[in-house]
Amino acid sequence: MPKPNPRSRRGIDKNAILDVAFDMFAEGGEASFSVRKLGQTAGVDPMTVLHHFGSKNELLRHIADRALSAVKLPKPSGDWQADLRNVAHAYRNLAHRHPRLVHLHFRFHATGPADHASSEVVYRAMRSVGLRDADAAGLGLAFYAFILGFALAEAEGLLRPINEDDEVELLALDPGDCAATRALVPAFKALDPDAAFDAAINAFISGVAQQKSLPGPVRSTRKTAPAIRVVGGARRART
Amino acid sequence: MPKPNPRSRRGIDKNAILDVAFDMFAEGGEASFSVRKLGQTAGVDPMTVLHHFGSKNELLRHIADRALSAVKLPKPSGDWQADLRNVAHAYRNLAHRHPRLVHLHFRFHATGPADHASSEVVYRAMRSVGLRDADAAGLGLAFYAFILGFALAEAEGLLRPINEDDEVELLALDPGDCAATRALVPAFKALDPDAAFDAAINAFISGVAQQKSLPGPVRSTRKTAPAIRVVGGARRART
DNA sequence: CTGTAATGTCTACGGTGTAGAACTGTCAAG
DNA sequence: CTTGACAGTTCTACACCGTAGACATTACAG
Repeated sequence: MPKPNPRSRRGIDKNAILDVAFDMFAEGGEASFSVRKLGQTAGVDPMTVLHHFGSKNELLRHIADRALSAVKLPKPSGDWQADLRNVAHAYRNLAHRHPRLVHLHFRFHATGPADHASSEVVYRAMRSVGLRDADAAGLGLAFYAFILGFALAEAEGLLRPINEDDEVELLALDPGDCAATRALVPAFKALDPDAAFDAAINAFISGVAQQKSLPGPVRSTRKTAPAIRVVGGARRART
Repeated sequence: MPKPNPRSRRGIDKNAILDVAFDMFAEGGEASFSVRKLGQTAGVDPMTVLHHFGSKNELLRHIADRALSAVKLPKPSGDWQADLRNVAHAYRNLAHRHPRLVHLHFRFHATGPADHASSEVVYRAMRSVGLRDADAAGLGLAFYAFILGFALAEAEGLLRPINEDDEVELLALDPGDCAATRALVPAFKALDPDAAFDAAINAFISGVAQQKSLPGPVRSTRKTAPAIRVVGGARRART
């Protein structure tokens, strides 16, 4: 084995640095994270950090990996709907434990299906519904996008119950144009994110269950927008 | 009216600066965006930019606002499912036009329902299904979270068809443990993001349609994680 | 002991956001 | 016209950032 002892020749432990980095990022988020501060609180020269991790970006990738490796995806059971629910809750619990890391998961674990080899459960679930392969793949990936999106929106505050100020702002809307919005104000005040998540996941899953009964490819007729292409980005360095 | 002419005393147009800023951000993304570069290409001192917009963060908010104001949400029709689909496509088209802005939408337009006063259509749709108000509010917000999540994941590359390298990587997985993943490799190669989006939105919507038939509050029995609380963040400065 | 390669440190460079002082032009009041 | 007052604009400076490149130190193979 190449690395029996993580502690290196000169006594500096790469894992210890990563620990500190993880805590620092989880605590203060990306804004207050810097290689220099990390070096300071870890008692290490900033350049030592970069020597071990290559670049700040790669360090962030390691942080995201560490968080992600903590989520234990369930083994496929007989009940594909329960499987999907478990996966969803596993990721959302991760986001709840470390809200500031959700951005990183989007950045580093959305680079392609190769990173989702761990999501066999999801794909197996989709296939067991009886979908055509194209739909199974698309819905499986969309499932991940939805979960991550919910988690990120939640971390950004979208599902926080509104406060007094928001309430008066909403109630000041035109009763004619915004009747539904105004009617939901009490619901917004008492919003339960857990219930919203459960309801949304349930809706998606039961919608998928219905999907199988659709006979052919049900493509919408709208003109499709050009595929998103972003060249640069912070993709994972492949090997 | 306080601002008949946007051009200021000394001939510098705030809107013109915002135009350049928007283009610069839409082109190069957050990484290559800086107040100094903006000043340079706009022919203006960087501090002038900050004088007009207060801070870089507020400038970014204006950029996001400009993009968002370009999406025309449809008026409520009789068909709530079509309404939801139209909203979804409106936002995704926006994301396709300006992929690098999706991050900003998450940051600045997920601060609370007050920013979603424009989403009367969605709330009206949810209520017309016959859901209880709590579910209508939660599912409405979740709908937005899902759309944004899909758009962001798409912008980050999650729905890009896999290439040769990814293919061999996936096919190298254990056929026993990852049968479904391997079976879907051809589907991943030919992935159609438009179809995936349509299928996912359709699933969600038809799931919502089914939700009304559920009698009582269907809460899962899992222990609920503590609510996400992130203190700092880049929320919108409330007046 | 003598390379040699890995590990850690130092310095320096070009970049960032923005606070605070200084300058400049415009307009209303005297 | 003169004189403030003041908003708009610019300059300077500060503290911070990521990291390239040279250097110092160490551990081990030969």
